[in-house]
Amino acid sequence: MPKQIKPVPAEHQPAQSDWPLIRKFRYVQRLENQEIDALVQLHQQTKTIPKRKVILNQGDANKQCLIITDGWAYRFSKLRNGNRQVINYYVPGDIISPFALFMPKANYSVASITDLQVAVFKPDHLIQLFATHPRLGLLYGWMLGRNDALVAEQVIRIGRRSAYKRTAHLLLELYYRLKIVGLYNDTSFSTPLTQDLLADTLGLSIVHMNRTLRKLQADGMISGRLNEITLLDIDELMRITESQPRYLEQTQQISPVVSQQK
Amino acid sequence: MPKQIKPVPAEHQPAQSDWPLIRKFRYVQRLENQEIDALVQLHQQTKTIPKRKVILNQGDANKQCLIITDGWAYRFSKLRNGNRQVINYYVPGDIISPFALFMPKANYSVASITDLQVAVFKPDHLIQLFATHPRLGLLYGWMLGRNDALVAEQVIRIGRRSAYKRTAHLLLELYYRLKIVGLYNDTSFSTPLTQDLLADTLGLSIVHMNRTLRKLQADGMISGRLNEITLLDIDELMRITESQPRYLEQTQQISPVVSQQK
DNA sequence: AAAGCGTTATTACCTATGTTAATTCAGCTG
DNA sequence: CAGCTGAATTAACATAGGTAATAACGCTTT
Repeated sequence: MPKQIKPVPAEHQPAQSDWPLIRKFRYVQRLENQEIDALVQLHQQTKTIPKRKVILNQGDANKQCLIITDGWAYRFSKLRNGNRQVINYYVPGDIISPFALFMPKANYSVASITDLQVAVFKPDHLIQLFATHPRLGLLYGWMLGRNDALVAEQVIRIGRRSAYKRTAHLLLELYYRLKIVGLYNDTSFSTPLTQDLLADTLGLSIVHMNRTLRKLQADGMISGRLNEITLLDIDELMRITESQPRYLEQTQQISPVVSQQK
Repeated sequence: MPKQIKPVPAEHQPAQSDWPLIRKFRYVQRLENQEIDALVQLHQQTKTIPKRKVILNQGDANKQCLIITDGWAYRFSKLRNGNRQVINYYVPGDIISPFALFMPKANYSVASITDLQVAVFKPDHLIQLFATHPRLGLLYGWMLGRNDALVAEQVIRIGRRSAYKRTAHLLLELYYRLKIVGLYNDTSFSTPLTQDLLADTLGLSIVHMNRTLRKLQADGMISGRLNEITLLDIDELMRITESQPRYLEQTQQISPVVSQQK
């Protein structure tokens, strides 16, 4: 087991209902105890996956959903010439194969970066879950919408931003995502990323990735290595990248609509 | 798995059941008459939107869903320096704001390209629709999954492909998407795209966009203008871009799971 | 503590794509 | 059918970012 990322509130013990997915949902929505119980159910069956392992291949049957409870993974595509493009990362609280219930096959590959702690559930389980707890269906929909925004943001990043801004923008995003599930420490956070992987995420060569990180460092924007990086000037980073992490939050009322359900 | 038979008189075929959205769903799933009726309901209220108009602004309340029945639109983000990045296109059969039920605000802007014919429905309508016709809920989920794949594909395109391949790849994708809803003609199809818009989609300058299209033409890959373009060598285009349009189809059985619903 | 290996760093050189700016083309509209 | 106007095209030049090669770091393992 690699070093464990430390959960934020050191004082409160990881209760049984403290799974990162639940934390994420609670960040946007107050949950009833029954709902929390139902979500805890989803975490029934757990499993460990070693690092640097391909979990899912493009085209594989989508027969289970995995909730990451510890560790990082990424979704990617590999081209013939060996190039790899990372589509998105999965951090604790994220679900791998969220569309498994609807789509028979995986469209892209997924691999672990670190050793992974995951909860496994059958896609079918969702049908019954949503039938019993309609609000969880809506939250699931919210999660899908948020994922959509994350990928859309990735498009904008690599489509119309310079290497410098791409990098700054992604680092900010990761910071906020980890913050939401409690995996941060003031303005720093740890990642298992390498410059190589980052380069394949941002569509850059590894050499230029390195140049860019060095530049961010020289400009006093960041410090430390990727495994424990500190954002030195968040305001400036947000200004540079024109980002409000709005797409991560969307915190408003998701509930009202629900009342019609009965 | 025995699925419930709907005792619907055979002669009862919904009047106007040829909406592109329905065509798209039928492409992957056989639908019962009742389901088709329910989908036709969604098209009750229609509306026209003029071309080149911003329909939705980043941050606007997501208070309605629009099904495009005719015309094209696109989702985009505009950066401070004036750069625009197109995230995806909407063609007939696509839904604008598919996450409206789950997310209070639009994360990105949407604008019409052509005059638009749309059907408007309230997001809440979906709750009741899915409750009555669970399979439509699954189809909706399938649609979201497909959209996810489309955006993921866009990431790969602009992240790790040359201008030439990006362009070829996008043209192929559009061809297949239009084919599914019946808007094609042998190997040619018409689009309202300009080189300017394409450039902002593929993350290229307009000059290079032009160079690239000219090159594709010189290579005998395409002919005609964007408003009526012909793919001259689809096999070769697919080889070059390493694409199987798998992510557009995923045609297998979506129904089995449904039987547990009651 | 030396060996081994994945990762980071750095240098020198190269090219795909961007920028600016001007010209031509095509479809309207009056 | 002349005159607009948005779109496509082209040329000349500039640069962000890619490639190749090598070195240095920092771990884990023996």
